[in-house]
Amino acid sequence: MKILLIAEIWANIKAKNINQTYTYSVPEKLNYITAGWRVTVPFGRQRVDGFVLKVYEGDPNAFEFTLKSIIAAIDDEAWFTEEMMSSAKWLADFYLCPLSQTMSLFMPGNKSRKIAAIYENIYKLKPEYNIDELIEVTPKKAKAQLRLLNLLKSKIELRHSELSANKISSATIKLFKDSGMIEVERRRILRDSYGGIKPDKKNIDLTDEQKAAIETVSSSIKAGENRGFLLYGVTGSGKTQVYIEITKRVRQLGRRAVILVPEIGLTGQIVYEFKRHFKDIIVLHSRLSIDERGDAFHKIRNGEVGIVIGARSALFTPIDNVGLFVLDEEQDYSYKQGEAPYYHARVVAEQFAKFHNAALVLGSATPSLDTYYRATAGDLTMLKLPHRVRGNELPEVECVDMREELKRGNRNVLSRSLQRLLRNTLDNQQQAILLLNRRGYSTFVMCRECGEVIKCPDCGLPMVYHRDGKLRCHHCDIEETPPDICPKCGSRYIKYFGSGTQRLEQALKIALPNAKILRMDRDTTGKKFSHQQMITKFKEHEYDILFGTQMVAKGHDIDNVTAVGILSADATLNLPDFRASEQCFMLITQAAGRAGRAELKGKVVVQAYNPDHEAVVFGCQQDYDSFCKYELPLRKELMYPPYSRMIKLIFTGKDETKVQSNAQEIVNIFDEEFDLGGDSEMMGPAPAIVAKYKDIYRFVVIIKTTELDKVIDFLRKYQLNIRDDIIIDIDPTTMF
DNA sequence: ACTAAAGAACTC
DNA sequence: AGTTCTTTAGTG
Repeated sequence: MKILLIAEIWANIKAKNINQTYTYSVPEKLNYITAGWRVTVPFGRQRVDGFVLKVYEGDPNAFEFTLKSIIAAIDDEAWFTEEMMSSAKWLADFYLCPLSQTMSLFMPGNKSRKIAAIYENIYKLKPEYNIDELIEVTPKKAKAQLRLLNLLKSKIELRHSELSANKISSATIKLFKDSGMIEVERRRILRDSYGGIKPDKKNIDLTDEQKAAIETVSSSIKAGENRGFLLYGVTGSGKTQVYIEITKRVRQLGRRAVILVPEIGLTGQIVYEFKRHFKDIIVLHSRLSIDERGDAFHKIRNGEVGIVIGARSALFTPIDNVGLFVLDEEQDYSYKQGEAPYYHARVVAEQFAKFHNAALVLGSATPSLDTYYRATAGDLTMLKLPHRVRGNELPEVECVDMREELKRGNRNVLSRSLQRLLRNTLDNQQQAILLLNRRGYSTFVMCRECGEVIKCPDCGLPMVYHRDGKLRCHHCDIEETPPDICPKCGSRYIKYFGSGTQRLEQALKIALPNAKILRMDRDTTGKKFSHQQMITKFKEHEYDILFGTQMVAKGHDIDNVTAVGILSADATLNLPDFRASEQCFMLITQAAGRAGRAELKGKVVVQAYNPDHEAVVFGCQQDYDSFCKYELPLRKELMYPPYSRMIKLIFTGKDETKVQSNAQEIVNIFDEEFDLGGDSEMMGPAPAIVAKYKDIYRFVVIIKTTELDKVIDFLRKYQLNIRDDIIIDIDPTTMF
């Protein structure tokens, strides 16, 4: 019997049906590898990269198959720490996806590739030489040598990149090196694209409310508790200062912090603020190259980093001993990953906080109903900052009934109120932001006269307009032809809502011919940094009006913006989604938060077709608590989150009837198994909103449950997690 | 009876 | 994922 090193390896392949490790022998030249190393292995007829999960001593001949040997190691050290691997394991179990997929979250780029490190030579005078003596004995005409010696006198280490600035050639260096006077060290350089900002601010004036919040969280961390907090603070109440102060306390305790922001490009401000207070901070964002990201990982792994700040991917680094996780703007949907694994950063952060025994701080002016409910239920500790730091008032909000506008003969997309507001704003040399709610825009049919939306005769949910000209209900699979006249009032002004950006641009040009207007949406911000450039230009008042979709509503502070307009603020209400009201409310309150940030008082015009809807009314009043009081009972009655967890299954395939019957089959089995209690419910199958895409049909099944673990077990029991024709989305953000 | 195409199985 | 083995559909 021959005892050799044997490794259990997970092949880094996306396929769902590989859910096991494969056993390889470790060649003598790789006897140093341990769990966590990335390696290349032969796999079938191909070469793939894989992750070493375990190394142990054993007899390679004791297997019923002949072991293949690991080909090579990818990095110079283990890529994954124990913590990264156990976290990835949890993620794969919870989100029902292959381990390779969740381990890849912890890598820059999801193919294993050695990070291209940059090195630089560092020159040092050997200790046995005396610098002053050397200068004495060096001839006066050896100018370059003297320059070099003087440099070495003032600084002990000389970096290669400093040579040219001091007019020292490599020949001079070589001379010193060859004579044995200096020693050369090759040192890795770690890139840091945010390195320009230096810490400059030490103290912040804090309000009593801020102090209380800081005290509560930091004493919890000090006590070694794993507690969650909701920092519920109105716009401008100084949440960032609270994060910074708590982070300082965490660092004083020798622990680290992970700060998450929704989209780094849109929230540069908070990064900047943190940079001004901390030195050992690393910023991770999507614009970093893979190698830059690799350098960041290297720094974190070496313990050089105390604070990681970034978008949701910043959760997946080698950081250890974390005492604090912060999610700023926790309600933001960009925390949800739009592709597999469909994780939600809030859910993951909460779990990671458990692993680290750390505090979790969720910050928002308008928390998600989920978080708010949990805070009122005592699951999270509520910390309130109800006052603005600078004491300025919230903006005045006017709601315009667009049905009335039409009755009075105004068919323009801009109401007269909004036109008036824009004109006044421009006259006062101030600026405006216009938000066009395109989401769900062209998917429903509405009467412009009375606001009636065509609904399903069976279930009453709004019918969805498809490209083939038919209306379909996504819950009952009923199909209809859109009517020519409104079924309620008989009006002919029945409209398919089309893309409105260009129409808005046109209307603006006519209404305000002298205004300089800037359009911003996904189409115009494709280029690198173009979004930031647009904001900068607008900030410098090169434009009067900034208009576009969703993204203009996200937190940039521009003091000169005093007017905000929201066009068809309630379009989302017509989506067949339980979160429709919440989205409408959030849109209004957040957009309103953009107006009047400094001394100037802001004004907001909200255009709506359902101005009496609670989401619109409370949104205009910026009354979050009343909105929750209205919305939560509705959720409870229908067993929607936060009173349940939701799972979305998307069945896909080329054969429409087969896809549907596959889905139906699962629904039937589910109904049988969960027959006993009313704690879990399955809805569907219904055609997805994009029911057919590239010849692939898609059907959606929605599960609501109060026993998430049981449902996850069910999905695993029937092996839905390893089927290639099913997408599993836990805690989805939309229902279609 | 043959061939191309779609589907299933397999990778240490 | 990518390769190979197996089954099925299509053809005159």
